Parts: sequence; C-alpha cells; structure tokens
Amino acid sequence: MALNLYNTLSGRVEEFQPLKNNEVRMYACGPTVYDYGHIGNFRTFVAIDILHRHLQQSGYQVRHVMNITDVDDKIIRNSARDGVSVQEYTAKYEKAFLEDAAALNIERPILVRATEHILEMAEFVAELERKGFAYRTDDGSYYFRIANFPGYGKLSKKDFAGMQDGARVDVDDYEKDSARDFALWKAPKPGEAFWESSIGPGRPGWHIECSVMSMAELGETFDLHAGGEDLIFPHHENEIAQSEAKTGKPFAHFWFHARFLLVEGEKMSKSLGNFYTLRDLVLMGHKPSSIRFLLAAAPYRHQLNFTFDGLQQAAASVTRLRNFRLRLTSSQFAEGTNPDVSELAAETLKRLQAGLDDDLNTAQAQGAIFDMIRSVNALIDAGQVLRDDVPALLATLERFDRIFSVLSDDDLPKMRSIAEWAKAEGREQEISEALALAVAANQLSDAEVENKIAEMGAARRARNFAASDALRAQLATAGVVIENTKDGIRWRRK
RNA sequence: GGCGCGGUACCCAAGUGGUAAGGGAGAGGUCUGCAAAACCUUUAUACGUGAGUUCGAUUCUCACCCGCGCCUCCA
Repeated sequence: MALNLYNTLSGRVEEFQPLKNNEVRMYACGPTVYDYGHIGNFRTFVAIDILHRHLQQSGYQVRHVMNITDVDDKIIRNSARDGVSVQEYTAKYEKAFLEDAAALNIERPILVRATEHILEMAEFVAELERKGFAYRTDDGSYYFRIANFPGYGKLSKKDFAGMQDGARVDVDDYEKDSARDFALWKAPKPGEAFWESSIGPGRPGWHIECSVMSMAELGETFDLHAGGEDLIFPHHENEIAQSEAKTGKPFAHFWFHARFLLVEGEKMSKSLGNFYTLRDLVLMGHKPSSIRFLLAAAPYRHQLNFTFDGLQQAAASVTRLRNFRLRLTSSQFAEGTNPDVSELAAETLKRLQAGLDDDLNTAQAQGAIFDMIRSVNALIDAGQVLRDDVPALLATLERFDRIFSVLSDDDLPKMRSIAEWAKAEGREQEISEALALAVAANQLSDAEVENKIAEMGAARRARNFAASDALRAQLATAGVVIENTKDGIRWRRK
C-alpha cells in the first residue's frame, strides 16, 4: 500500500508517487538562524522528519535537502546591533539548531546555506528579468511582477485576478509597481551588509534562496516541498512563481505543511509568556524524548495543543514503551514458539504501516503498538510467550521506533550538554532542580549501579530489608529505578 | 471580509452510516518482605448546538455557536 498524503497544492489527500521510480527528492524550508529554535519550529521539523523516515522505511531512496537561512533583515539588524559579522552571528544559532535537532533525533538532511549561493541567486534574478518577470527599481532592487505569472495564488488558493492595487503601498521602503510584487533582490541601505553580484550590490530576497537551492540540489522539478503552514503564503506561493516563471516547468509536485501548535491553548508568543525554546524545556527538566513523543504522536495536520500536562503524559508513554522492551530483553522465556504471538506481531506491523500510510497518522500507529504491548504483557504473564517469539516482537517495536525514535535511553547526555551550555552562557540559575537531579543521576556508572544492586541482592537474601531499602533509596536519588522480578533484579534510569 | 482547519470522556487523542482505538490520570484487585513494573476490572446512553437525509448518524447535508490559522518575510 502506498502513502496517501495531503497535498496543499491540490487540497486533497493523494497517493504519493515519486517522479523517478524509487527516488524521492524532497526539500524542506529550514530555520532562519537568528535565535534559538522554539517548540513550534520543532513541531514542524519533527513532522518533516517523520515524513522522511516513513518514506525511507517504505523503501524509497530519500534525498532530503534543507536550507539554513543565514541572511535576512533580522540577522543583518541583530548582527549590526551586536557588532559582529553576519557569519559570526549566524554560526552560533546554526550550531544550536543542529544540536537541538539532534537532541530530538531528527535525521540530518543535506544542508544548504543561503550565503553560499548568493551569486546563483543573482543569476536567477537576471534570468527572470530577461524573461520579463522581474524589474529593477531606481535604488537597484529587483521585484517579481506578479501580473505576468498567471498561476499566482494556486497554492494558497487566493484569487488575485480580480484584485486591484490601490494606491502604491510602500511596505518595505522600496518602490515597486504593485503592492503584491515581492522582492527578489534588495539593494543595500547605508551601513548594511551586502554582496557584490552580476546584478549589482545587495542581498537576496527571502524566497529566492529556496528556488535556487532546491533546483541546484534536486533539479527543476522534484517530488516534495515541506514547511510550516505559515509558509504557504507568501513564501511558497512566491517560490512557485519564481521557479515556474524561470523554467516553465512544474516546481514541486507535493506540498506538505505542518500545522502550527498552540501552547496552553493559545498561539505561542513572547508577549503571552508561553514561548518556549527546546532548551527552556530541557532546563526545566523535561527529556528530549518526551518532547519528541509529544510532538510526533499528534498527526501533523492536527493543531496540537502543547501543555506541560501533555508533556508529562508523553513521558509516561515513553516509559511504558521502554519498560516493555526491557521486559522482553531481560525476562526468561521458555523454549519454543507460539504462532499466536508471531501473528500478533505481523498484524501490528500491518497496522503501523497502514496508519502511517494514511497521511502519517501517527496516532494510529501509536494505538497499534500499545495494543500489542498490552496483549503481549498479558501473554507473558500467562507464560504464553516463548523464547523464539521475542525477536519478532522486538523487531516490531524497532520498526515503530524507526519512526518515533524514543526508545533509546540517551536523554541524559543530551540534558547534561544543555546544562553545560546554560552554565557557559551564564544562565546557570535557569537550571531547574529536576534537571540538576537528572544530570547528577548520570554520575553513577552502570558498573557502580550493578555493584550496588549486587549488594542489595545479598541484603535481600539475608532478609535484611532495611539495608536493601536503604540501597534502593540511594539508587533512587541517583535516578535509578529498581524492579524486583521473578527473573532477578532489573534496573533502569529514570 | 476572503480562504482554510477543528470542536470526541478529567487530560491528550484515533475512528466508523449500524451504536465509540490508544495513552495519561483516577478507583478497586492480583503479584511483591515493602515497593516498582506488569496484568485484570472500572471510568463517554454517546462524539459543540439545532434541524434535515436515512430503517439507523458521532460519521452525510444545512444552519448556528465556539476555538484556531493564513491573508507580505512568524515553523
């Protein structure tokens, strides 16, 4: 069964078919690196990551390109304010973004940077001018003439045909012929950073970078273009206009847009005080895996309401998944196989795939795996899961995790490195008690934990429960949870 | 105003023209030295409101109410 995916361009769910047999070429609009990434940004990037992973798991060769916007008005303004170069300014936030993305287990796409393609952008603009889609204004800026591109509005479903421009509107302090015309190239104002190019000094408009870099990496027509829903208009609409005006060919076939998230029921904004970067959340003591699960488990077209209660629930769900795997890998099973179990695993796999194929319905996929977990737990209790059944169950769990990526317990090193970053930035006072505790927990090595557990086992055999409980309490403060099972003592980090 | 999305239990969240997945939380129980984990039972006369189509609607249609997004550089 093939992937059915909502296409913003057609406004419908369509069967996804790559242009070139087994190869998927996709382009995602990445971050503008002028500040730390917030939880809303990462909702989008996690959604794109899930799309990427699902395509890979479905057998496609995925070429996934993402841009880093390292030049724009805000960057130029902020770097001037801080008295550093554009490069120096953006390098810091690009690094932070990549670290954050890695903390959320977002698979690294091929990265392209706007500043590395400036001359090609100028060439692109020149070509548009030759073809009559662009014009130069007196100050040396270039604009795209929307009136000459009949398809304008097809992505955002806006009808510009009947729209009359009123008086000339001068939004950007640049002159243009129509209020709707958008900047392709901006001439520098005094004191601003600029690049020399074949069309004169200046810097690229926002939209042009994506047209140039996507075509450079993926060709004039490619499969899929992704981003946050706010990019539908004007950004993606303008990309289509530029690109198709230049090539005369369709640009991207599928347009994928992730819905914005709400925070505590309201749009996230600094003024509402509900604005959180990923780092803010980790400083509060939340695990990257909880955050990823919360962001991943709600389907991408659903307006996810991000709450701290929800984050706690997500953490509990992840714990349940991890506990289940721990149970499979640490319990003793009798010899043999139970055909019912392999059938259950196969059925679950099918449901997983079907859910994801249905426009990336991650909630369905989640339901499938938890159904399996509950059934298998009951079967284990009844002694009906046998040794040779375990691999198929683990494989199913792994298959789920190749999309969700929350099973590996690698939260602590990530949290520790964010704690260290906070110290280096002089933000030590923002490290919550929860984070401090979690980071401290990592200070006991596995071997040390094992030693204490051995001591505990001895105490228990001697029925010295006071000593045993004391050890358990000691381990608990170090973030280690002890579970006594029929098959011996099992432990995990909290 | 234009375009679009959504309103499902305490919270999060699937889903179907024939009477509601899953997770969390709560309650009771089993197991355990005690815990933890796990399991079992339990928690929506009903899916925003009203009307229509239908043998039958939460699922289709219409209206209304509410929430949200985009409408020039915010993912």
